[in-house]
Amino acid sequence: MAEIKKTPKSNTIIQVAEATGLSPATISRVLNNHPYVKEATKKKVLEMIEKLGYQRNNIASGLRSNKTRTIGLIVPRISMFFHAEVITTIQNILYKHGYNLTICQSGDSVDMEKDLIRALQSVRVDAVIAACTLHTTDFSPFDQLMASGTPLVFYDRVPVGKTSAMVIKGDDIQGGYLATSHLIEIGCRRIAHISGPLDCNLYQDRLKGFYNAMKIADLQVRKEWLFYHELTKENARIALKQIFEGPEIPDGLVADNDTTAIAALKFAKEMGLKVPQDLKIVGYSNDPRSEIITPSITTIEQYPDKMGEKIVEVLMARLQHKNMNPMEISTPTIMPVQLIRRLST
Amino acid sequence: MAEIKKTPKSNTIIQVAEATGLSPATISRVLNNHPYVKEATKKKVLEMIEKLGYQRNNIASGLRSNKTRTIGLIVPRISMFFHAEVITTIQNILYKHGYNLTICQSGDSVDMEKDLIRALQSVRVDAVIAACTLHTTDFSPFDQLMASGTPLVFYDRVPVGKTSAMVIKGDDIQGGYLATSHLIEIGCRRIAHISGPLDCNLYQDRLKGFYNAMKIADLQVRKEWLFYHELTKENARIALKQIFEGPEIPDGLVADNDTTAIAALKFAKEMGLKVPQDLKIVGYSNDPRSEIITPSITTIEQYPDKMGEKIVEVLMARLQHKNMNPMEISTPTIMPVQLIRRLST
DNA sequence: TGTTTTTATGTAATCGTTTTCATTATTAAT
DNA sequence: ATTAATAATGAAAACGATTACATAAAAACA
Repeated sequence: MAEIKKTPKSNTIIQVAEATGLSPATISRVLNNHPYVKEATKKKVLEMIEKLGYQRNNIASGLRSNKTRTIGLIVPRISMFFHAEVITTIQNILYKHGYNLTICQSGDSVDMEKDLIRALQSVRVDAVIAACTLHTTDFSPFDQLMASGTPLVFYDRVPVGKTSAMVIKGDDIQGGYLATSHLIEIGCRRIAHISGPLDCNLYQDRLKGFYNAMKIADLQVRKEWLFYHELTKENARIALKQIFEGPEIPDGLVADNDTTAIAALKFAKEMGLKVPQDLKIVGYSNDPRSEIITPSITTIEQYPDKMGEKIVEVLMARLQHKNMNPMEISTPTIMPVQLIRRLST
Repeated sequence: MAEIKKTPKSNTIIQVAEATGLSPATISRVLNNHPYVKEATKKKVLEMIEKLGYQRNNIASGLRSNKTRTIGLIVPRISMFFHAEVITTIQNILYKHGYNLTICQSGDSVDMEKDLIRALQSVRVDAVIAACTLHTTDFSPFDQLMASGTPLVFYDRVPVGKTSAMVIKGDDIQGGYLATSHLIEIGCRRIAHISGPLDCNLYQDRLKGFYNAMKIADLQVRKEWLFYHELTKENARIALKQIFEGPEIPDGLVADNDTTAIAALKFAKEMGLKVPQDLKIVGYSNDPRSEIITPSITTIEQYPDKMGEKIVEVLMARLQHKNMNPMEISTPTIMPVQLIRRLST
């Protein structure tokens, strides 16, 4: 005689229909505020919905309407300050538009990224927003996603070639240029540069900016002071060791992220070098750590919130005007950056 | 005569059925590796799936089976280091179990939190993992979620009273105790404490630990050196100003998070106080910033990855053994913490 | 007032799976 | 060899919404 625990059945549109004496269709119309519903019945239905505590089943809705009102986002890591900020902004704005966001981390693994694309496709998200891994060179999984009709917007780390996806990126050429020319302006002549892997557009562009600034100042770029590994603490130390074992040492360092800049600061301290007197350092991204460290680090601000806003803006436009040709190559949107001068320079 | 762009129709189980000459039921069985499928047909089906590039429609699947293989997570902010780490661990492990994770941020807003619960309920997640806002005292939205049959696990910021949800939290009493007794051991006698709002279990517990340590050392707790506001930089400054305007000044400070500890460090510098000589500071959470600041800050490590592992472990157990009475009050799991001594003490 | 148009509602098909039930093929048991 | 049990498949009914189509009511027009 044991009581059988049934999973509590949540009520459906049909319960609401019966309770109001209307048809399910009308309930659905109210839910989607279809124009052809009398104000009075609309009110009646809404009241009953409230009373019954009815909650629309988005799964059923999604199956029929082919709209899940969910956007998928793929990002290397949410723990990166820049991405955390972008995501938060995106999520807040999307929320106002009635969209949910499913956040996924690729952990900078190409395979994981591929899996995540499939997973998002499988849950039929209405669109995907992605910042690629450092090593994504094969974009065919993304292409396939688009081919299946899912709008796609890349940001920050974007494909290098042409793509029919929407693209929003920071002005990394300008960023690299600002960082480098700043060092030159304040007197540096022997500038090292720790860049990231050149598979990634970010580092290609920042490097371009670096070269531009060096060229304008008529300074020679020393290949032995150029590094292209993933920008971790550990790799930074390896690079720095190599630099400082050489016959000459630099008086300025352009680091392509703040983690590297911080590692460089620590390394300089250990070497007995004074920053900024003996070595001037500039980082990238304006990570909160760059501000609190001693000396605080000059860096490039990327305005993640502005980027988040732009991403949603572009995406919503695309989602609302289905008419625009999805295969059209649109020009990337480039967001401004700014140098934040601090005590490391 | 304009070519009409149809949304590319992704193929279904039926296409696969037709292509193999089998019934949809069998395809479904293969997909869910049901035992009663001949090895040969299984192989045939899988090959055809590969060939057609078929992808299961999880929406349809979810509707019928009432299982979405998606877990919802609600967290105050992903930008908090501790949470970012926990989330990443959870996501990675869940992924291995074949689950997706939908991450939502409440931004520490009770209303937003309520909305998010509804939203997750509406997309029929299989379970919810939540770290509450600082001000969540009404847990009825969560109760309702559970009543609808959704397993719920709280972590870190958990309900203070009894709950039928699963609960996993750090040993905050011990954490508060460790921080305080450490200061006492190294000679502090006049200890201030910047706590968070006591609505939140975390700060209640850490405060308890603080009191315990003070009592054991027979030290008097000065109410005028106790603060209970949200632990922001700004609030920290206000509290510190108040403390240092008083007739006496402390020689030790227990801060309930690292943001506050960092603000205190800065404040002390501005006041011309040497840390640790004049003032010893201990923080909480082992935020990366606490390590790189000068002097580095002693703090409490919470092992976010271990907590993430535990959360998934408990959740999976619950998800697999549906039989256990969901209304049973289970005892909270308490995860160990450790003091990391650095240069601020 | 009668006809047309517009508004408001209902009926039933549909979305793509899963799953119960029925049926057939295969193996084991007598 | 016959029966009983088990394995493998298919047919068709769900799941809970949306929506094309049909119809009824109301408003606009003649």
